[in-house]
Amino acid sequence: MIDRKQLRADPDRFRVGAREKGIDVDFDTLLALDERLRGLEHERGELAAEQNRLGKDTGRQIGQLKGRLKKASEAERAEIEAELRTLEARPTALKAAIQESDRIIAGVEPELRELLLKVPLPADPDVPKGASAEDNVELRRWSPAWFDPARSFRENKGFDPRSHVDLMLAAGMVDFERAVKIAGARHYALRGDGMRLHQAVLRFGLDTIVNDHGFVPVSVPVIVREECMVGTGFFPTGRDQAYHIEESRRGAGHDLFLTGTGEVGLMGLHAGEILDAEDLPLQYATVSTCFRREAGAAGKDTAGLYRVHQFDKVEQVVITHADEAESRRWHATMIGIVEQVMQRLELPHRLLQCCTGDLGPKNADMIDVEAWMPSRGEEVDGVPAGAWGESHSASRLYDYQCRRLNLRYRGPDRKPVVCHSLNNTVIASPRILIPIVELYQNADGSITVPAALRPYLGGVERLGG
RNA sequence: GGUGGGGUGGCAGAGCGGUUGAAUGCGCCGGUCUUGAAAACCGGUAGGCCCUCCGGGGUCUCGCGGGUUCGAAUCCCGCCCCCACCGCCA
Repeated sequence: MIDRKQLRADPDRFRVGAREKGIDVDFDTLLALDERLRGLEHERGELAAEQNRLGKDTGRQIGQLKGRLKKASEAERAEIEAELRTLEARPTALKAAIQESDRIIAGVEPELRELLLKVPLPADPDVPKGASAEDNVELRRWSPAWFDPARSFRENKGFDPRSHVDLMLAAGMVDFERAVKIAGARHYALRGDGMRLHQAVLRFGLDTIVNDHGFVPVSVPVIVREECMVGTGFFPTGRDQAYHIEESRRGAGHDLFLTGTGEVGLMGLHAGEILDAEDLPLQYATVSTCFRREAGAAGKDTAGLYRVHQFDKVEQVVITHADEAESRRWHATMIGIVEQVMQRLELPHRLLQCCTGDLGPKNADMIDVEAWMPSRGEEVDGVPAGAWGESHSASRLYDYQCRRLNLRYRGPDRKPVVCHSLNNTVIASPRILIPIVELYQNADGSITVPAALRPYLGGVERLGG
């Protein structure tokens, strides 16, 4: 959520920011509501101030008069009652006015809040302008000596590639049909070496982030309350991407949602807290199952393990002081960690600076990592040319997320300050199995295990074949 | 699923109709003492919003919502959440 004060001070910055992200927000209504609410709250404050004053002045008198009334004779009674009526007239009228004021405010407030939650964080000035992923800017690429994506697969390895679907089916590493029988399209069942490789990759990711980079491993709920989804910025915009468990229909107090990333749980951990400045930065990592409805992706990437409803991901988040330079340093650090992970797996990859149109509401800046996936891309003479496919995403959010989560720390003057947050994929599987299996495949259909993963597979060097 | 208990400031924990935004303790900040530190003592210390001549001022908040009352942390109603025990259970 953005800061209302900042919005008032410079509405154009937010108008432009939303436009550049391609997000439509009714700023005219929002600004009008903001002003209206401030006026209403001011009036309400004036009324309450008078009420409090009266409470101190005449309140005691009324109390005393009522005491006297009980013991009063008939003659005194009428006089006291008249006096009481006079004294009570103003407070009674005030109360009615305050109730009316509250009623109006109760109508305006949710309307304002709803609009405010939709305002995206403007992209940073150094983020390239653009409408979609097409306009993302490549920053750099890396590939191991044994595979150059600029050349064909055959030129690199001496034979044409098989897709991960072919290879893994042949090696008994995955079963799509039976998984679809159980759960429908976009589901899969990893088995045998497929499951072992999946677990190896996740453990490799978690160990790297925890052992090499000092992140604290945490397990978090993947089934959360709505406020957690709103707080982390996935709602309201991404509401249709989350699985919704309607427990309220069974008499429970609230519904639950399945999280699409461990970020939700990790960030939710400290919601509503005021942390000590010395405790920052908080560096957390989790491995969690992620659930995504993939609404609107009908027909896209239907085959294989690329786009599925359920997967596992090692995710890292950092919660820092409200300092742009510090945020940016952490962003660079996290990106470096991903590059290290990809290099240790020896997977060709490139870094993309996402443009404004590809950012999503909560990010000021986002770097995607794409891995080379031989089975993707156009076919040339019946052989896929290969293409880059997204494997990671590192986001910098300033205080957008923490403001929604009400996550703060005590600043130098002891006043609470909203924290900054960042998040990044360490590794997501089975998607990452696509480049691993396809790039490490051998002519006989076997798959060489990347050296970095061998310790996690009991030293085995080859799978399938 | 059943029964009982409870939600108060950073934490612990009083208050149960008026001057209590809230005792007390711990923690934290500042000061005195000390060569320094500790101890002791003194003072300060919630958050949001609005206004400000930047000294401060107003208001809201004791789980949430509604009610009673001139006045509610305190009484009433509804809701949410947490805890304990029993049952079931990976």
